[in-house]
Amino acid sequence: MATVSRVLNQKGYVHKDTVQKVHEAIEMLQYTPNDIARSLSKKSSKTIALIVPDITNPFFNELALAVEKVTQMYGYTTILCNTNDSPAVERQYIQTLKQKYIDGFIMATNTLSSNEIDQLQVPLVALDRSNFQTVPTISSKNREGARLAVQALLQQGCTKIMHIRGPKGLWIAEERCQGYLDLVEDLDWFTPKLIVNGNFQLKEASEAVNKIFDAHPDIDGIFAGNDLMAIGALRVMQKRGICVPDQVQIIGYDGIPLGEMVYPELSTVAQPIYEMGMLAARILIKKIEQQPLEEMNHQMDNELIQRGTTLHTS
Amino acid sequence: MATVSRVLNQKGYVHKDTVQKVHEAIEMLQYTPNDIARSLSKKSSKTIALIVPDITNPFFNELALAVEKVTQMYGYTTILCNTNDSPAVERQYIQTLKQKYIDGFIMATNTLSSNEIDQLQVPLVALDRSNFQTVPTISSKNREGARLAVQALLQQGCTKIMHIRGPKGLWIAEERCQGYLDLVEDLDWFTPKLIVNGNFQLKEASEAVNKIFDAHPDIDGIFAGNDLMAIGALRVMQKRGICVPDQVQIIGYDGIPLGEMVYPELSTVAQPIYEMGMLAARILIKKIEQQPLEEMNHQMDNELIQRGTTLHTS
DNA sequence: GAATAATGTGGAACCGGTAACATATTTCAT
DNA sequence: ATGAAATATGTTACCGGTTCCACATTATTC
Repeated sequence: MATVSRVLNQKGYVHKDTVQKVHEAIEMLQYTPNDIARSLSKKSSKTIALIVPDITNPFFNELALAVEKVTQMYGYTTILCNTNDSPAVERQYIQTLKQKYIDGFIMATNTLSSNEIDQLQVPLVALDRSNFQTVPTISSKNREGARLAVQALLQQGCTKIMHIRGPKGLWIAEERCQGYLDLVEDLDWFTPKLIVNGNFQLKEASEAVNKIFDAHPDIDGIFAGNDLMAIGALRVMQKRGICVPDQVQIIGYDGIPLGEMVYPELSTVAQPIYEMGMLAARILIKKIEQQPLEEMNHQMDNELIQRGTTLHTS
Repeated sequence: MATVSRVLNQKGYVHKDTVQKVHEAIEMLQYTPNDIARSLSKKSSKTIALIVPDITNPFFNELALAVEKVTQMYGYTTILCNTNDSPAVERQYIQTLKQKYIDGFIMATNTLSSNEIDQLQVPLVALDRSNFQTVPTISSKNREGARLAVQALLQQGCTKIMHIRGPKGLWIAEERCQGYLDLVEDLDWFTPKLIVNGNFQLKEASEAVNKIFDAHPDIDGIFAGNDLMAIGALRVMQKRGICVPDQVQIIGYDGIPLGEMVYPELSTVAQPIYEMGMLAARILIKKIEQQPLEEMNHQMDNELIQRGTTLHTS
């Protein structure tokens, strides 16, 4: 028994004839090790959890794909948990998973307080959190990315640009909004009324845009805090018979594949989603395996991709 | 120890003062039971797996949401596995999860042979499989659904309707194609060339549609085997400057939320995705808990939803 | 060639629960 | 009052691995 364990884990001294015999026996008996028993004695399940706020947002799909890929390579299983933006559900997941000896979490949500997260006592990586000293974080350069978008709109002739921002209190939403403000706050047409609230989902954004267009029909540029809301804005334009990009130019944020499925295709500030996911997974595994991290707060570069909602396509 | 177990599982005789004391102790010591140890001795993990071929397809997102909801209600955890249409990955998942005492599978994929599935020796429910005698299945009435779509196109004046079918060998793709054929095979404009192959994804469908439109520019109706491909077709029309629905009408199949995000909104044969997911989960749990099933092959009704790609909206 | 080190293998405790069994106490019918 | 049944609780084996320890065997050193 002990010898078999040694063979399977390639640990300790085993004679190579014995190794051979063990493998033959495994073959003969169709033996497969029992992961649960292993987890119990090792106090580790070789499993990590990716916690996302909204599984229907393609951003998190792509993230999941990337995380999955890396973890699988290192022999870990990933489990995907969807919280629907509910802190209660999130706590429930964490609780349940800790009872299953989960090895670590990647938190793509931003609902739990930093304090609460600090107290978890499990290896953890956070996405889109502002600088944490205790927990590794990954995000794109939100403020800079927002500036890229707004600058492009200005250069391409927009004279009144609105912003659909993400939820109040969410760090990335604040940052992107700040980036917008950096460039437009001092322009004479600017008024805080040009900033409307969204919840990163399509529907609410559409409603907000509809409302503001009644008051400001001369808006000719829209910068949305994410792609889903940008698509919501595009929909509103199309329903109103306003031509995009001739009368209004739109830029989103994220770079999800969905942006290429609408027509005209969505211009966007593309985050390196896949890389962010892979990086998160690698860092988490490093942390789990107690290797030193060289850096705590990773800031990724964005790329402005101009497509049909800002440029005329042939 | 045994008494604590009895209290927590509400099983066997325990004096109620003792129950009280145990609860107090649990509170005091912040005790949480260890699920891994429990799994080991019970040979069950209270976990089921949902296996999907493509996590980026919103159809499977919605399905996952539904499954998750039901399983959670019954005290099970769901883990979502994305196979990317690879049978090897699927086998790998099944193997790994069986080693973790997974209680059951919901297979929304259709890549493994019936034979292979029969031999799994784990409770299992299959989606979109044709009648299995040994395994409960759930699907919508694909052939009938396809007929709904094609009939609507005919009634609304289409005189040459193409079909973008799903992958060869996939049961649902065959059925939907048959439904199309049922109505058009005997019409004088029909030719098998009007059926093109797609893989249920947007890109390949776009290319196929582009090609066929060069040969048959007089097509005025498109029935796609799923919504993603229908959106691909819509994109092609828009790029070619063909007006939808004036010159070409399009109907998809699935009823994913994405259909309402494009403009014009996509007409579709809507499957009751959420209900299908809930049903699958309920049946699986019944099977796991060894309750009798009243029915093996569930056929759900579809609803034709006409939106902007077939109707003029105000 | 004896002392020492390196290699190889089996026994047994342990991970943290569950459940069968044994034992002790109470309840109740006769 | 007595025995059977019901209630209550502690003891112990077990789930299937990992790992420490003891012991045996072989290789190396002086």
